[in-house]
Amino acid sequence: MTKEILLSKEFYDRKTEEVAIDLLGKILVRKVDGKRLRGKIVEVEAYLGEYDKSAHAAAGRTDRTKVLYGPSGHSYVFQLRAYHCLNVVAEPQDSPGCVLVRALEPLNHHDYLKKNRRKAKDSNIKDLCNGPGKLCQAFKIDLAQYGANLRSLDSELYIIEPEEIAPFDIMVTTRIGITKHSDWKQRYIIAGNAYVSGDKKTNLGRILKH
DNA sequence: CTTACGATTCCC
DNA sequence: GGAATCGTAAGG
Repeated sequence: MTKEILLSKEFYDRKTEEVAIDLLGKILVRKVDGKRLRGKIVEVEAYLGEYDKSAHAAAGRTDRTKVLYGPSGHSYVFQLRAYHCLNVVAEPQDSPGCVLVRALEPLNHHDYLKKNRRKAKDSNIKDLCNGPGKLCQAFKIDLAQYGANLRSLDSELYIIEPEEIAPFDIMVTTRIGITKHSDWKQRYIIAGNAYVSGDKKTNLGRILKH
């Protein structure tokens, strides 16, 4: 197997928006059931500090949010209704920014991912991981992965550099499913990628860079 | 303890 | 457009 290259502490210690943008195209790896699932990150959202009223950090330090105040490069997993959502902790210690992973392009073990999804209706590979709850179900990510070190190959969950670097455009839009600061443009997607969530309307925005 | 509330998803 | 679903956090 090709060597797996982790992202540096310095990568995660930057401003949340910068980390969010640069996580696009990186590979999420999940070790489970003797397999090594891989998915390309194609859609993310930035959740800032306690002043971001739509962020969980707005509640301050609680049992649920404590990992946000810890070292960057770890996972913040929470449950939302019947689903789980995966976040990547950014910013230095005590600064609670994080990046919500909203969609993945599944790279291997498609049948296994399909089996993990409760709805057999999702026969299309494009619909397997195009949503924060969907990708956690497909990759078997739940509270057991709360606080996982994403900068360690020994973790059951970590992030690495892609083997091939394919250039892409980034589109910026408003965040999905929130009611506070709904005008803040902190959702970033790989422009034109078929595996992002949402429809044509929600995926209209400006191109950030070429 | 009780209640309100979602960073969702799927069905009608 | 509407229901299902359940842990969290705040208030009695």
